Amino acid sequence: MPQSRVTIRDVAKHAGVSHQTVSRVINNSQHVAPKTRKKVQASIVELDYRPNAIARSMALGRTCLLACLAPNLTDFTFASLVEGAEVEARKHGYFLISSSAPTPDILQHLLNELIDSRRVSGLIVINPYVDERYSYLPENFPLVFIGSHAREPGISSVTLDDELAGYLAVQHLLSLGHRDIAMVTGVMIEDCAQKRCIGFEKALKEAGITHTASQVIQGDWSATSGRDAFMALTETGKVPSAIFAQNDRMAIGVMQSARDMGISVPEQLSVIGLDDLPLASYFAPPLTTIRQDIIKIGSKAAQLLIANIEEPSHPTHRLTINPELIVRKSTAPFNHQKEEPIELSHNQI
Amino acid sequence: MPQSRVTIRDVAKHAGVSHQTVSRVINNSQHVAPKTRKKVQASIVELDYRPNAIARSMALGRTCLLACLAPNLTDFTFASLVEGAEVEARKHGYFLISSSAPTPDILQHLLNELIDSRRVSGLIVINPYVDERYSYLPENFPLVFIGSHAREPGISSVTLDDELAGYLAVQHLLSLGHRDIAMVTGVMIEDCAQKRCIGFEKALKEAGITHTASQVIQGDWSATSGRDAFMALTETGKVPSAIFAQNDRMAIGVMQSARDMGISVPEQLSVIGLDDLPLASYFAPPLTTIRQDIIKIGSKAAQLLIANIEEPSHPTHRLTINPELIVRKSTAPFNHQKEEPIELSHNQI
DNA sequence: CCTTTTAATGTTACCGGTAACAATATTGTA
DNA sequence: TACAATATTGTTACCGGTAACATTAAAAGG
Repeated sequence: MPQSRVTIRDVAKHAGVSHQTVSRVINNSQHVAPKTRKKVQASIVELDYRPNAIARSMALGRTCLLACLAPNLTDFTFASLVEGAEVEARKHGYFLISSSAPTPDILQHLLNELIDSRRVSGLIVINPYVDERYSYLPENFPLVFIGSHAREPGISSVTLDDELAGYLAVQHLLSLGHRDIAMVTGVMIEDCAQKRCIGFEKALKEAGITHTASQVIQGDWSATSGRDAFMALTETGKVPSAIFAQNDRMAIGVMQSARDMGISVPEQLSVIGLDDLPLASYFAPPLTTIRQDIIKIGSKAAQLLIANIEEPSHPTHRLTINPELIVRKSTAPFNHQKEEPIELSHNQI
Repeated sequence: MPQSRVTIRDVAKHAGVSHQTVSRVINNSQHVAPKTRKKVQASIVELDYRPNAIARSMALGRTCLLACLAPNLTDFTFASLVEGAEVEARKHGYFLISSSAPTPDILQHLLNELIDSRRVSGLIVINPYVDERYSYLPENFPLVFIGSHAREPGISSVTLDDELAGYLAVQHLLSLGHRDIAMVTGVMIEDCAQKRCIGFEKALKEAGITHTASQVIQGDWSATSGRDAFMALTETGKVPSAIFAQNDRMAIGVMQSARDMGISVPEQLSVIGLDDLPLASYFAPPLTTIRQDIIKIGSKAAQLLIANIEEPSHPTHRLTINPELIVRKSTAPFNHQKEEPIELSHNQI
């Protein structure tokens, strides 16, 4: 029944007014007599009229559509950013297209497609600089970055305070008496990985610890890379007493690898991650981690974007969201008696 | 620079042809002389012209936009469905709006908003019948369900073969010698939970086992509910030798709860889940589970939807995707002396 | 070589809204 | 009461494409 092909002119005819008057009623214009308004509203209800959003976009030149581009949509962090942005967008009457851009080519293509075709009126890009993801950035187009701050002027951005996050993680380990602390990093071309390293180093430096490069191993955010990193670490012969993994997935990989080698967490090895995945407390042992409020980051990004769309002179912002330490069971005070080298040659599982 | 406000008429003027000829070139119409085409294409490049998608939608009455409504966008299953649908959609030149509809009110509102405003030309609804989510369903509007088959005629749907999934899970436990098998269900108003129960019962029945109602405990898909379910089970005094949890999260909750009670998995208790979360192999022990190809489900849904949009007479389909057993370490042969951990005989591996 | 057919291009209207301005009705003031 | 000021409503054009039809140019046939 409501196969609503009713247009504004049908309503006008039905109410005995001009289509423009109907438009005024829809848009709550002041210049409509109360009597007329009632009449038109009655017709709208009777005919079950709904304004056509496309026609509206066309006339106004605004689409009330945003897009969010992420490397993928399934990683918990990306999915949460999208959800945060989506919920916020809807509060303001916008919808959100989400699109996965796993490669620079695809990202570039999507940027062109979405912007040049004027399909969306604003864009959120997650992890914008990975792989030099694009060569061409539109000018004067509302754009917000998540995950790293814009090098270009005029682009707002929202990130976790990654430096602080790294700092807090290491500080927690230091406070437990650990001195021999290793780190598994994310992909180092990403700003957030670099910032987390800076925080790591800053905390160690403040504690008067000079760490050697061998204690920093590069991962790729995956649990597998956490496993590999820990195995590489043990092959060097000197196993640290604590490890900061730059995300939870890698931390979990480290824990599994340690378990396989018969190294017990946290008695012999403290592990701290970053993210606070929903299941973080269900691993064995429950994972100590640095929590980031991902929903908030996505939501703030959408806010900034919409402000920029609706008021182009809106000043650009670079927000950082504060991390929070969540202590569970994968970290423990440094145990001096275990200072003897750990026997690794046999699988003790 | 490419602040592309160039229209089809600008290109026409520049090339010395009518705007309609430009339109023909854009749309690869046959009726354009090669010489003219070249000329127009040159103008398009020179002026950096890009067709306005909104105007196109307006003229054609098609938007090349789909929407996918899910209870949330962060759960791995939902996020993967969205990604599957999104990637498929883009292959066909469509974009995908994803929106979270946690409550029936919001879902109803979104349905109205998206459909009546003709913003999207098709809709995917995930878990459509939860909470009697809506009262009003549009007629003749391209719609595809994921998670349960449509009761209404003319609506295509894609689901996991949930009955088979439940059956396979139980069959695996039976094949290991377990006879005392409990189940933790999802939210029972959801079709998939009901179907999984049917598979569970069918497998038991075929094995000649009559299970008592106490062995089935209702959860809500969350890890916490898995914990609670297992504690409830132990309070009854008779702990089963194996548990089928209708999703991985609950299985993980069960495993943690068992560990807390000193019941070892899989020696004293076998646990099998369903989904195959990306981190399933990183729990302790790595989780045996029934895998569903979620990306494929999302992708198929988008395929069906687009087919239905582009050819309204397209027949409706009800696809079921096959589950797959993934054996890891959380299930083991039934051990008749529960006291001692099972000794893996060499000939068995 | 002229007519017929077909290919190529142009003209006009339309999709369903909104904006700008014009026209009319109402109110207030001299 | 007349006239200006203001409130209300209507008319027309426009956003940027596409569709249908008209027109013109080129190719084919007698």
